[in-house]
Amino acid sequence: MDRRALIDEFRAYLRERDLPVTPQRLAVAELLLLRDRHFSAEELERELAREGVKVSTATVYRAIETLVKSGLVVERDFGEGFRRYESARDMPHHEHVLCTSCGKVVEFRDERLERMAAELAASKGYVRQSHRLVIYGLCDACRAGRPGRP
Amino acid sequence: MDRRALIDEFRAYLRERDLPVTPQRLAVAELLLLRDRHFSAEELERELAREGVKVSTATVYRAIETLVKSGLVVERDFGEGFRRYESARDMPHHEHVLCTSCGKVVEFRDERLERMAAELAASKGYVRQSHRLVIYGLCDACRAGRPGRP
DNA sequence: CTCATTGCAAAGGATTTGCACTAAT
DNA sequence: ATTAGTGCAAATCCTTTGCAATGAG
Repeated sequence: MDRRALIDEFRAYLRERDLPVTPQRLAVAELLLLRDRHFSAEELERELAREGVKVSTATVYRAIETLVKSGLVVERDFGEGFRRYESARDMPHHEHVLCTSCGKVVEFRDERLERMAAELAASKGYVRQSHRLVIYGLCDACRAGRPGRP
Repeated sequence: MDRRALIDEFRAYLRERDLPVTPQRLAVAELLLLRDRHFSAEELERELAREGVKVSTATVYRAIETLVKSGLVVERDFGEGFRRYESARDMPHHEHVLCTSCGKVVEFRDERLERMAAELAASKGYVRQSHRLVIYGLCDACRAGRPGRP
């Protein structure tokens, strides 16, 4: 699927409910939907500033909120003290591995885990709604002594 | 192992480094070490107030910090927007199931998961340092319509 | 006595909100 | 024109910190 189509989906989402398609919203959407990264609000703002797009902090947060409501972006909390956001794409549910040195994130899906989570919850008297696994470790690059940013 | 012994361990920890054994520290330690709960700082403060123990917010946080440093208490972040603390006890590493309605937490250990986490990390080029699985769901009580606090 | 702790209030970091102003439709 | 979005600053929430007063050893 062409990534660009995601931007169109977002435009469609906005039009459907008569919400203005503003350059700020599109700028945030492009970063989140076209790049394979897990951005924090602050990273988004910094990246936009670097690209010469002027967007206030409040607007970044509001754009994120709209994107999350549209279902095109999902929120993540890796316990870093702030949240990250990534494209929802087509991948159903997946887990994350986070480098504790450079913050690089990779994702993967594991069917066994899906089943185990539901079973484990049930065995404790809970009905599973969702789950989240984050594996913390050191990535290749950081172990080799040439850390990069995520 | 007698739970009370944990309090003595904490006293010993403090004495060893010539730190004052204050009633505030002991009060926080008793809640964290003698009860099977995952307290937030705010819950600790509220519970202490209810028991008539007067402890300021700052002191609660500082007592927690000391307990974590002693190794007797561990910090948890379930992505709720605040942290929780629980006794480190003897249980090695374990996972959590959190009720999204009442906040009740139950824990369990699963060997398969321990192995899987290391393998999964390795397959992505990471060396696992730790991991964390939180399963979100509804507990028995909440499903039955009689929610309780954790 | 001496030094670390305590309480209070101010400071911080991430995120949200109120409001006058600007822009999309 | 309308109505929602935007920027800015103030406000929140959780947690930390500065500092004078207090208490443990």
